[in-house]
Amino acid sequence: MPRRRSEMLTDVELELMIALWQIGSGSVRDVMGALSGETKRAYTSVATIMKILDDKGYVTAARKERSLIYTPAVERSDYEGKSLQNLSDSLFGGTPTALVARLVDNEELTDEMIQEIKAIIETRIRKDDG
Amino acid sequence: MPRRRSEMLTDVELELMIALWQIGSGSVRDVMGALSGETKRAYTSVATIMKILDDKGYVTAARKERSLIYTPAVERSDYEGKSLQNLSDSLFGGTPTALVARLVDNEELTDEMIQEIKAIIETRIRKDDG
DNA sequence: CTTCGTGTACGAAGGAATTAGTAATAGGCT
DNA sequence: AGCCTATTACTAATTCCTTCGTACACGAAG
Repeated sequence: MPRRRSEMLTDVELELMIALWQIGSGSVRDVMGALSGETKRAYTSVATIMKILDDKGYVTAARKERSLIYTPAVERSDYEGKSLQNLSDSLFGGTPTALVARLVDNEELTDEMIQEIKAIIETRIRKDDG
Repeated sequence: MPRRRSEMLTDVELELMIALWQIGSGSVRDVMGALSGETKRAYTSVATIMKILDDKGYVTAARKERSLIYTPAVERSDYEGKSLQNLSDSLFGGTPTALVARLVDNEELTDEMIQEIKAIIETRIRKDDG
């Protein structure tokens, strides 16, 4: 039996989407130029992935002169939320609290980070009240 | 050029690992029995994935009479942390605070959940002080 | 001892992922 | 017109993922 394409982005797809989100929109060459440092990929490799992203509905392509200009069809914040939802569902029983519990369980977190996280929560609570 | 196997679990692999973590350890048949409801998979499919999990180092196999008894070689909490790290690195610039910010930005979260999350943070802060 | 059941091992099938070369197309320049 | 360049489209190669069937081993039961 086959296997259907995941609605989530693969690692490479995500990398290109991040580059595209950063520049707003652009050609294959623009996206390639916006890739973060260490990654080396042939022009045609990037073009292939951009086409796949188009097929998956993550970007739209519009012709401008000779080139295709790609534009995100999904906002980064939406995808971030979707990723969290996905992780929460698959590994934390769908409860964000379990996810946060594991997150703050991490020994690597500094006191400042914890305080920052606390501040974020409190801001949200105040927003709800107001 | 090829593509190297990810150190993260695929969806199906994760599903079986969750079943195994739940029962502690068991045979292919035991794991298959511990799968959550709707998933139907042939015995040999489960056996194949268990073997892959063995290859990847996520489980160990010990022969008991005729069967192989699989036991997790990675604790669930460790994998949960690793998954969060992975998501944080790939999509949130490696900063857990950005991740939490997006999480609590979700409109679906109830007030109780937010309060619960706040309580988790505060418990962690008290633990640091003590 | 032959048959049956249970289990592992092997491998095939088919789509996805990743990489990248090559062909085709079209504009610009001389 | 003919050539250079840039870009997209197509295709190939390779590995992974997922599914599961078939072959083989071996103990138990008749």
